[in-house]
Amino acid sequence: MRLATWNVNSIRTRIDRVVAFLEREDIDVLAMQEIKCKPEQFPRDALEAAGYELAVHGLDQWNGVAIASRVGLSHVTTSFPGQPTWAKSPDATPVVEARALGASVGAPGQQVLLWSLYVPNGRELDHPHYRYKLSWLQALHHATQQWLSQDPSQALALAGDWNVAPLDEDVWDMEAFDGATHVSAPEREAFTAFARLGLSEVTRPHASGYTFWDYQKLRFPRDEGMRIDFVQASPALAARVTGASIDRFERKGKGASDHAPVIVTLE
DNA sequence: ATGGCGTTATTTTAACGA
Repeated sequence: MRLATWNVNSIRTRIDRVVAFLEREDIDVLAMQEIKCKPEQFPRDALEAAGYELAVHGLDQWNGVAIASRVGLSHVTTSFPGQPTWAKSPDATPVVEARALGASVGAPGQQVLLWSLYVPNGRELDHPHYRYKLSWLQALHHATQQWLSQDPSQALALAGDWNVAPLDEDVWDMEAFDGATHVSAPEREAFTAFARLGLSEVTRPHASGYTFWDYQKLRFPRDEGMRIDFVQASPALAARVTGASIDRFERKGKGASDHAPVIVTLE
């Protein structure tokens, strides 16, 4: 099974590139983030014509996550238990944003419980959004602990845009990130905490390089990027991983997302 | 020193992104 995760930065703008990517790379399951639309606005036809079933979760033009699968799609879950809320302003009603979508994918006997995750950005270290980001990761950690305690042998994948660069080598220049989000110790701790639940990040052993390059300042031509898109897998799933890659090609040319797809091959 | 790009919406500016 070939599984990928990709922050597409608007599915309506990116649909042609997404379909071409799925066919070119022979992808069975794709977890998407930042679809930036509601389910009724999602361009389903092109993906369904290519043979994929869809699960879509979007509330408005912000965030939004989806899963496309041509190897089965069931047990779709919107948001994880205990997922924190966010209020756009102090007097706004807090909402559970469209940042998490779970589903069971894969043929019977080799099913994977896949989560497509879009971790909050954090904005600035002293911004409420940063505290939201840390609570969000902590709540995901707690939910994961619960899932694994129910069935330690399950094949679980937490795939998506984690908005954390876990290692210094995951950004092009640590000095440029002095005092910035994505590299702070609490964020890195929140990311690595999943290892203590037995999960492992399954792309780094097979693939190197960045997964995001800002549109501005010639960041991509200069290869000044960040590695923030990851797949954390339970022991049962990690044991099935035979390879992984970052599709840097997909960041090239006109109409690219600012993120590249990350691909994992499973037995 | 600043902003530089791209996307969205009850668009003609603002919010968001990392």
